Amino acid sequence: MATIYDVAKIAGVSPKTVSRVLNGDAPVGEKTREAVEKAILELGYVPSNAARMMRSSRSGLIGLITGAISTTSDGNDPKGLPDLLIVQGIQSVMSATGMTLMIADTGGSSARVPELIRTFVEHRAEGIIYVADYHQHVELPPAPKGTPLVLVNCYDDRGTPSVLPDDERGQHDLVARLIEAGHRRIGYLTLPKGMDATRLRLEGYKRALAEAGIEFDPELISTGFMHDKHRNSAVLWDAIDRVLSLPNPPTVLCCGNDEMAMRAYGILRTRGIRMPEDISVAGYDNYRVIAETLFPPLTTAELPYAAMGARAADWLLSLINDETHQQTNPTLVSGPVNWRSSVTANASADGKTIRFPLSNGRNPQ
Amino acid sequence: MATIYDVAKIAGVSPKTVSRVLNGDAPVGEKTREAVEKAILELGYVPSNAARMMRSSRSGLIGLITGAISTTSDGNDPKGLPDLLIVQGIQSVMSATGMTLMIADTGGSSARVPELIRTFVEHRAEGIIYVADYHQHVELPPAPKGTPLVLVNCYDDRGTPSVLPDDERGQHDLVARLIEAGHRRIGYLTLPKGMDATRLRLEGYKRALAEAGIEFDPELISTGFMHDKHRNSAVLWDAIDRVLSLPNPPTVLCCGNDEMAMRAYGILRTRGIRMPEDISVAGYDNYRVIAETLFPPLTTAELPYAAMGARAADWLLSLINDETHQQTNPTLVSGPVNWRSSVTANASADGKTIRFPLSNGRNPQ
DNA sequence: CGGTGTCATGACATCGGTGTCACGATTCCA
DNA sequence: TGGAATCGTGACACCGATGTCATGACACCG
Repeated sequence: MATIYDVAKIAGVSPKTVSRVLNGDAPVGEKTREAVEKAILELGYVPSNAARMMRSSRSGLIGLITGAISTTSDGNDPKGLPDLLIVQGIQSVMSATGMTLMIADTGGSSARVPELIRTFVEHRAEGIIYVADYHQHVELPPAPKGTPLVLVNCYDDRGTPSVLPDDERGQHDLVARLIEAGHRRIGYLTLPKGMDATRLRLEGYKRALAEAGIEFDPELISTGFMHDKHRNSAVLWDAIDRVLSLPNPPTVLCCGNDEMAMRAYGILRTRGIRMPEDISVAGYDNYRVIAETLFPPLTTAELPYAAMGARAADWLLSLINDETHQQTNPTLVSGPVNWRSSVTANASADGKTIRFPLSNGRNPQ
Repeated sequence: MATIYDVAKIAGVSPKTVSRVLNGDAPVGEKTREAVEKAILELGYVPSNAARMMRSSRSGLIGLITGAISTTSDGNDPKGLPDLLIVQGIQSVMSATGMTLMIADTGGSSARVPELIRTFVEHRAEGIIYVADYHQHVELPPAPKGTPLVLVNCYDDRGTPSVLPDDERGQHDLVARLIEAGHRRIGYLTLPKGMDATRLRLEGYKRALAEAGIEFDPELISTGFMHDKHRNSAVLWDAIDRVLSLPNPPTVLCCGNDEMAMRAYGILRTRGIRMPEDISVAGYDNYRVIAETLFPPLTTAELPYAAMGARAADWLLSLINDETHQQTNPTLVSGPVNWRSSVTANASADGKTIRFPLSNGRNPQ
């Protein structure tokens, strides 16, 4: 591969002058510049980043660690693919600043993280971003001092900069919209207990009720999702059965995520219940392949993954450039409610109670 | 950041000896080794890849160009996220060989590709992989000579190494299984005309029929997908309506992909048609979030994305190491049929024709 | 006991750029 | 018109590793 010396020789100038043409850091004569540019084209010369980096000690690299790519393979993960939107958000900010993103995947095992961090440090990455596949607490190996680190979709106990979705507000806003649309009895099929998202969203749900002066009824809450994939179907069936059997059943079912809402569609339909005429359904995530493709399209709170990624990237860049860009930690990012036709615009405003036909078979499969 | 000289000074040896400890390329005395290792730990020394690379001219980097991450944002893409499984397949092979993957995203515009290739060349990537978001023809800028290139999910006219899904065989195998299960009238709602996948799969469909001695009936074929997202719903509704209105309607509907199948579920249900009792449905892709979550779970041909990625990575590595690893070009990768309960195991073996109840409203929304 | 080979180690050059400094040639302004 | 500032350029050292070669200390063999 051609070097700057080859170019210099052909153009009849010194290597340093070629460097100046490349970087424009000092004036160069018109004719000299042309000769150099011609030589560069002729040789197909591309400067070596490694050599440049040694001298200037700026690598232009950002390391990104994620399990997002690989966690999809065995599907034991409650969210699945959409967290890749975080990567997209990061990417768009980074490429605008000319930084290059090195993406490393944990392959599903967090044990590989130290090794990946080491690789990044070997490449002298100027900053590292760690993306978790769902909102959670993490404990990363001691930060490589000197290299700023930002966590996305997760947080630790050391006060590492962290960007999180505002689950409380997201659920609150969604429920508030449902109340606005006339719903008073709002069923909530939650994600597994113990997840941060579950707790926060339930708080948001309660706050929205409280603000509207509606009393919280624990009967309307049920866990609709298990980590054990194969039991999900039965768990959700049972959860739906329970809330619909209430003497005063809900007029809308909030599901913990869009995937669960998709399952709920199937279950409700096999029971002959129409949406949204008999009951409204709402999701969470705005997982577009699902939310927009389901019939009827799904009303859902958006998990602002792309925005979270962009925020994290901005934050990291300001840390690298040592700007005292004040950020609260963690930084909460909220998203809009996407209103679609799975929720009636004006539900049982008259307060009449709908009785659901219940089928006999417990498990439709 | 500490250098090899700092380590050498502390350990009381020459830098070269430290290098030997790091690389184990020459014998080092026991006590010397210990002293060096202690110094390395003490300083938290990590060797600089850039410096190492300059001497050895082996970067250990592989460049990966994809639109997979960003094309999801505006959703104008027929496949969506699953092509990320290709990245996962590549990743798993690469990390096993100690290569580091640099992933760059086109941000949806192929105009950025030359720029990204340049970045990889600057980093002296030892090979480049280009991943397309769906099976298609591409025309990349002239290959950076000296750097091997492998295309995945796409091909060009220059005979660049290319790994493609075997769409013909996938659809053939699926249809053959349907025939085996007793189906004779097989409706096929295709992806948009003009796509390679559409043409190849139709060939596979015909071949399976021919092998079973079933006559091809063009009435059973209809385009069910538009690139224009907002018209998809109507197009599919109409396509389904057409085939179901045939005097001798199909007993199973093959959909061009799983997303279309998901739409079909909604449409069929609003018309009061049960699956799989009244009609069976099959998809393509094995997009697991959809195929496994739908009720009933969807029978679908697998698009072997992860395997394609792995094959491409293997091929690239053999090109880099200059092995004369003979490969046919393009390399076709096929995947299994995933049999789930959306298809009846033994359909209308008696040959009786089912009449479908047709609703009046054209568009359910 | 001298010659040869192996072991353990260091001195030094080198990879391909860029930072620093120096220097001649212009241009500018008092 | 002379001194200062600016322009255009090159010589040289340096970034942090590793390849090459040299060297001294032993061990081994005939």
